[in-house]
Formats: sequence, structure tokens, C-alpha cells
Amino acid sequence: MINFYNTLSKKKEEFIPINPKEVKIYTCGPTVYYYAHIGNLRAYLFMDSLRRVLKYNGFNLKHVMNITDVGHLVSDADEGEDKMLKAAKRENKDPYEIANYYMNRFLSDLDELNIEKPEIIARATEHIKDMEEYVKQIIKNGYAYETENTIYFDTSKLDKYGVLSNLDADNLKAGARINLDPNKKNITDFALWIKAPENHLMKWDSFWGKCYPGWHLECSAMSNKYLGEEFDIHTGGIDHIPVHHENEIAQGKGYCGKIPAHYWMHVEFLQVNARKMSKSLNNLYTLDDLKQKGYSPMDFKMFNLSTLYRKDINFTFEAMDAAKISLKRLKESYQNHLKGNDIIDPEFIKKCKKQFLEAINDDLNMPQAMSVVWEIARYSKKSKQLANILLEFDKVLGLQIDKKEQENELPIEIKEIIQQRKEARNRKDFKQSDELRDKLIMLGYEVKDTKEGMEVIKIN
RNA sequence: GGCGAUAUAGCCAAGUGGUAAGGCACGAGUCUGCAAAACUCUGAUUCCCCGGUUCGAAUCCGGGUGUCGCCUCCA
Repeated sequence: MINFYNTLSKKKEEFIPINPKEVKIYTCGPTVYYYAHIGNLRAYLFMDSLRRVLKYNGFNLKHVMNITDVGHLVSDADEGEDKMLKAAKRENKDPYEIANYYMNRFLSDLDELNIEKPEIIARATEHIKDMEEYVKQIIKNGYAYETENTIYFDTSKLDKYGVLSNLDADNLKAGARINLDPNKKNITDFALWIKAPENHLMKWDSFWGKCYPGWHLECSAMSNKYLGEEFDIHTGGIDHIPVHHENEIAQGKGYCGKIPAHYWMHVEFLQVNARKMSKSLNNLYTLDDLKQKGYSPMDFKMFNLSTLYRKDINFTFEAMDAAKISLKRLKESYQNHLKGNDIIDPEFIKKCKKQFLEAINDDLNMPQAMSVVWEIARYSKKSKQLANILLEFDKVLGLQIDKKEQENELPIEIKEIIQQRKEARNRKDFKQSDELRDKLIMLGYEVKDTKEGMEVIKIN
């Protein structure tokens, strides 16, 4: 039995897919206007865990993720610049170049983190026609109205708006939301289709002239196209709940009377030193930043597995150090088991497998699952059998525990120093041996004198 | 103002009624020519505070305090 926390019901529910063999998932992907930071990447690590857990349970997946490569408005009042256009201006490129560049960077980040990609990656700009058809249907069903330059969704036509986040229009009015379009009928109405100003870079011919889509529309249109009117799981960041996902639900109801997904799962934020990442606090990190500081993408993945996706995680470099070293030890434990031939009590294996499965199926409780992993890794008896169990668990963790740290050859000059040190040690010249060891450490290598001999590993 | 989270050892954190998982750091030990690495052992009489329910609460209820996020777009 699998349980997932459903934002729609605000409780854990047993997961029962529409089709018992194939689970249909939609993930809100990135807007590709800049590098993904580690907070963004946490969301996709969650997506990865979800996929892997479902597959471990034997499901096939049909999973769609959008790439938002058309800009959103800064406000509903159709003013300011959108993100794509802003980036284009900043880098003096056209928005399509911006989108291509940052999309590829994003996808390579996913690769480096060993994140499984969804079966379908859908770019918004390639689905404008689908969105147009979707809007037309909403209009036809009477859930939209035109103003001078926008087609708005009429939220007053719904039996209730705000089912995900307990929104209340009266309370929203009390909030300091200014710059409202005076032509909007209700405060919660949102743009479906927007008439492009003359100088707007991204616009398309449509039933209403040169236009571009409202940003909630792409997810509705694309999920509908690939997954149908109803599918199993919709994922995204916690920030999507109050606006984006409410509006997707509204659009789904306007289109066909249905809430598109049965289970809505949301990832909490990653914080840095108990603060949201932001440029102004100078605490915004990308995967490349971490690599430059000596942490591998897998170290970051390991760090993420220490907490639940539904709780915010506090990123600190102290915790990253912990993740880095514990991953290294986990890999070594795997190698040690691989060499072992001890007899293992089948009951122990059975118990571990059961506990692991129960943990991951309990709303992706990865920390709990990791404690089972450590019980096996640290088991006093060493056996290939246990190595294989770890490898099986790694299908869910995706840490590549069987991948050795040192894959590439050491440079010749390093090999020479190693040889010199071996000779020095053979003649018990420890003074020179220590000097050579210091030299290797200075050059960024770790030196281990084990029973089998000297081992030298590049520290990344 | 509204909405939503959260508070467990130095750090990252599991645990939702039965007496505190796991990882890292620190300390001790084994190993070593010495180190490093590795391995083993060790840590909260206690879970933000104050009440209450209960045979029993970190876990439930009431009140309070702190922190974070959203309410423009944001994972």
C-alpha cells in the first residue's frame, strides 16, 4: 500500500491510480530564463524520488513536465516586463535563444543529479495551438469574458474557487494587492489569453489577433493533451498552490467540469541558513557553485534524502559536508560488501526489505528509508548478497552507489610521486615519505596507507 | 490583515499516545613508523514555554512565544 499526502484533502491518502498498471503524472517544470538554483533543483529531486518509488512498486509511468519558454506577465494588470523578455533584454538575445540555452542547462543539471526525466517534456511555445483550443472551449462553456486587451477566466462561475488553498475573495481584498485591472470582474479572475502589444517579442496569430497565453494555461492544455482530462498526480512547488494550481483547477472545471488531477503533491522550499534564497541576501547557489566548492551533484542529492519533501530543508555547508562524507562511506560500505562471503540470515534481509518499502511508500519517507540503508551498510557481516540489496535500494535513491569515485587515471606526475613515496617507505625514509605525502595533499589528493598498499584518490 | 508551514542533541533530521531512528561533527579506542582514511564505542532523564486529557504525551486538546514561506512571478 502506498500513501501520499494530498494537498487537496490535506491528509495522507492511499494511492489508487486510475489505471492500475500505468500512473499518469504532471510536473510543473521551470521557466527557463536563468540558471536553476539548488532550491529549484530540490523540486526535481522530489519528482525523481516519486518516479523511482512508483517504479519500484511496479508501475509504468506516463509523466509530463512542461518547460515554460514563454514569458509570464509581471502582474495581471498586463504591465511590466515578463521574465523571458527581461532576460532577453539583459543578455541582448532573442527570447528563443534564452529559452534554448537555459533549458539545456537545466536538463544537464538533471542528468548530473541522476534525475530520471519524464517521458514527455513539453515546451509551451510548441503548444500554442493546443492552448488556443483549450481557451476556446472555456469560452464556449461560458467561463470567460473579454476585456479590452485580455480574456479573463470568470471565477465567479465556479461553485468554489480556492479549493486547494482555502482562498477567500473577501480576505484577498483586504490584502494589499494593488495594480488591479479595473476591467476584471472578480479579484480572483486571471488572464487566459492576452492581446500582445505592438512591441511584444513573443506573440502568435490567434482567433483574437496577435496574442500570447496566460501562464496558467500551458499546464492545463498540455496535461490535457498528453494525459487526458483526469490523471493521477500533479506535482509542483509549494508556491504554486495559491495561484497557479488553483487556476489550473479552475481551468479544468471550465474546460470539462473536472479537477484534472486526483493527487496534488507539493514540495516545500529549500532554505539557506534558515532564509529563502535570494540574490539580495547573496545566498543563491547553483549546482555549479556547489561543484566549485568541492561538492558533487550526488552529495547534494544525498543531502536532500536526509529530509522529507514536505518539510522545508535548511541548507548549510556543514550539512553538505555531512552529506558528502556519508555518501563516500556508503559507497565504501557497498564495495566492502561486494568483497564479502559471509552467510546472512534471510530473516534480516526480509526485515530490511520490508522496512525500506514501508518507508518509501509512506509518502516518500526517505530519511526513514536511509536508516535501513545504513543498517545494511554497517552490518558486521559482509556479503555480496547485501551489496545487491543496497543496489536494489539505490534504484529508489538514485545515488549511483556502485559508481567508484576514482574513474579516471591519475596524471603521470602524480604517479611518479606515488612511486617515489613507495620507494622511500620501503627504505623506511619516513621523512621523505611524509614530505611526498604533504605534496600530494597540497595537489588535492587523499593518501591512504592501507594493508593492501598506498591508495591515492583525487579530491574533487 | 489573510493563508500555509515549522520549533526534537553542536549541525542536517526521523518519529503523531507506550517511554527519543539515521547521518555528520566532537570525544575515546583499534589500526598506523606517525598521520590520514577506515572501523568500533560514546551523546537528549528529554523533544520552544505554560496549562489540560490520560495509567502513560515529543506525539492529543487549550493558551502563549519564536522562526519561515505565500498573498506580483518564483521550486
